[in-house]
Amino acid sequence: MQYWLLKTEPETYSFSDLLREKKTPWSGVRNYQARNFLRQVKKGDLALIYHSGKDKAVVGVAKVIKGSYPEVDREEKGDWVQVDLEPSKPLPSPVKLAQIKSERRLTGLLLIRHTRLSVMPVSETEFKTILMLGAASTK
DNA sequence: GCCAACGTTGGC
DNA sequence: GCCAACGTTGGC
Repeated sequence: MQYWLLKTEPETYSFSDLLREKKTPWSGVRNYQARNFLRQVKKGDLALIYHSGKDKAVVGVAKVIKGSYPEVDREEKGDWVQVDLEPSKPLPSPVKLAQIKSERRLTGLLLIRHTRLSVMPVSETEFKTILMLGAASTK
């Protein structure tokens, strides 16, 4: 079982949209490196959902309910893939990018090192660290 | 196959 | 709104 981080612009599709819909096909990835990672995503994997843009924070966890399969709506050329997700749980307190950057255990995250990548693997340690950071409201 | 020009993403 | 970092495209 693998851990992932999936980026999305909340204006386009947000974690709350996923909570509302209970299930969504995660498609539209148009970057080869991201696609290669997306191909490796399997049923049962867990994914951190990161909001880019205004939020810049990991806001929740989603569970993969269907591993990668060819994009359904493939008008465009290329062997793009998608996966199906369901919400697992929102983080009680979103983990901000600034927080991630300042956490020593997370300096290896591709989110930081490869800012434009939209699908990336996350180690179990990194995954747990982010969950821990997002578990408690520190206010 | 190289590289300049252009487009896109995403942080600031 | 700007710009850095990439990725893509197209001329040669």
